[in-house]
Amino acid sequence: MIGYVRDHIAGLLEAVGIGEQYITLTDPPQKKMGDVAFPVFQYAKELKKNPIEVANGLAEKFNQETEDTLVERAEAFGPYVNFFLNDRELASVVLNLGERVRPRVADSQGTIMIEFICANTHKAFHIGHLRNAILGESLVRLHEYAGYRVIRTTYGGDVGMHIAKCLWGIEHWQDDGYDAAKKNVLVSERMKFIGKAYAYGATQFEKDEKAQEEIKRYNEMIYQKDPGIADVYETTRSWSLENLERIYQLLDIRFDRYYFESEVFDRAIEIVSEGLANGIFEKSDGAVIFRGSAHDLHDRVFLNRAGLPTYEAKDLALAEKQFDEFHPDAIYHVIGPEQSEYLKVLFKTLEFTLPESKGKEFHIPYGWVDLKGVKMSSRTGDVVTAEDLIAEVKMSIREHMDSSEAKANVSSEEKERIIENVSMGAVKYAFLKTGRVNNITFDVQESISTSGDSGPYLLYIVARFKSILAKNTSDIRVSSVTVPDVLNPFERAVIMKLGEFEGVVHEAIEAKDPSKIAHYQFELSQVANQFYHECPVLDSEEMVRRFRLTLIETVVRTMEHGFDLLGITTVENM
RNA sequence: GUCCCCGUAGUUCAAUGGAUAGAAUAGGAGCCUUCUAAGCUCUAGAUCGUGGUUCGAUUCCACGCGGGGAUACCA
Repeated sequence: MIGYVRDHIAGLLEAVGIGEQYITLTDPPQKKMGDVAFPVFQYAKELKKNPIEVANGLAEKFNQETEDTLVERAEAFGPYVNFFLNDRELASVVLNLGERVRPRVADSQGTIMIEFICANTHKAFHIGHLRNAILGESLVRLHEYAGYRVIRTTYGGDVGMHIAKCLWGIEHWQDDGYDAAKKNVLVSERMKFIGKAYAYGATQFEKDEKAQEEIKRYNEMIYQKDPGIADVYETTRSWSLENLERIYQLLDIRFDRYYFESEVFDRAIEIVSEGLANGIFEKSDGAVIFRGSAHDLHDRVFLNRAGLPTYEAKDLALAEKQFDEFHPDAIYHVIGPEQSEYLKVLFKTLEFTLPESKGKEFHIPYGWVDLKGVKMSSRTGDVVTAEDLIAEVKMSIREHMDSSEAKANVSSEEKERIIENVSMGAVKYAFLKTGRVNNITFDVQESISTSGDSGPYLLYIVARFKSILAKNTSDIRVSSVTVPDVLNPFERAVIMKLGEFEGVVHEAIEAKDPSKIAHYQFELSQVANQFYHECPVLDSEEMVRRFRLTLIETVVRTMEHGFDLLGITTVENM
């Protein structure tokens, strides 16, 4: 429902004597039952009267006492009082509102840090990471729109056991694998080798005690920056970073600050050692732990028996650095649900080691990404990488493009740009349309679908409207447009939907869930598409043409804005 | 065992405590001398179970059942 209209009607209801606390407004189930509904149950209960009688009386009273240009009349439907809006006023309000739909640049809400894609080096970037990346970017944009100053950060695990497993794997898996990878110019091929080597190391770690001992030794060497492995470590690390950077570019993601575990582990040891002296931590079984169980949580190890920091300890030092460098009012960690319990312990620990962090650290979990029919596991190297998926989607979009008729005036560079934008739109929409906390069972076939509830469908609707605007020669400045007294059902449906935009964005920010926007984009597309089929624009009589052009211009602008919040770019042709 | 998420049409997803629980997809039938057929129109099907709170529960609470995750020296 349109925010302005809701506030307006609430005001009118108060004017006829309804207490604010009884007013909640909803949408009627059918168009013919009005535009806004007021359920009177609460109010009737207070009066100790039958809700149906109350609704009847109230509707009558409202009509007698209220003079309003926007609300034409009220009518009782059972225990509801429904309001009918004047077409002309409604259209004026919404189209005017369309003018105001723009990213805000205000900087008044404070500073937040959004930390996402905490991808480890030496590991494949799979579709789970892809969801994180796309979600994180959208959350950044939503909060920027809401008026926050947003610091974009990522934290890479470039030291620790997973690297040790990989380096050990490189050494033992294939005699000439590493040399072959070095000779290969393709980063993606190099990363495939890294993935295989990691998988081998991880499997041997579990199967073979001797390998396990050696890998632990490798881990110590990494922390000690041992010259014996320095070269292979640095080389493979830079491959990983190069690969990540390529993916960020593909996704149109940037960061203000890249944090690495390697820059915090020294300080991590200090923090825990100091905390041990202060009684925050305690020794247990040779390790240094935080007694989470004393706070209804669970115990965690911060320094292992070898005196090396676990990721728990490193996170303490990271937080210290983040607050020190940016003084954020809040830090949102966009991390998978499996870390949810861990993060509770971490945040509790931070209250002791870094009191200023109290109440400012938040976990933004998101659902798991499973492959339909397949079990994904980076331990066995059995993953669908982001790159594989994007390549597959691109191929499918390209096929469509080649067989499409509407590419007459499109140059080959333009065509490549379209394929790029539509493909990324398809992938991003596929991940964002599901509610944030819900798991996604990902179907590659479905993700390359271009019909129905998909990115390409939405972009297609926009492209068709843009095409009309491009062909237009009429003057559609605000001063030249007249709103008709009566809207047809298709025009009306589009206008009602357009009016919901602001409220939806608000909900999305509140819930930190871009899927609300994605759903809205789809709904707006559907009603706009019906309008497209039923209402000729360019062939209409002058007044109607100008009005409808204004309407579709607002649709395009609103869609583009919604897409921008999702990190998706529209196209002119497809 | 304990703790945390999640259970809605065949499938993938919606639904600030409100009226007849919506879409998409899969199947069937139509629609291109008409602003792009990546489109449109018509056609069936669902709230895991049992209680509780409420005028009203998919939504909130309790207990089951089912799926996933976490639970000490990996991240």
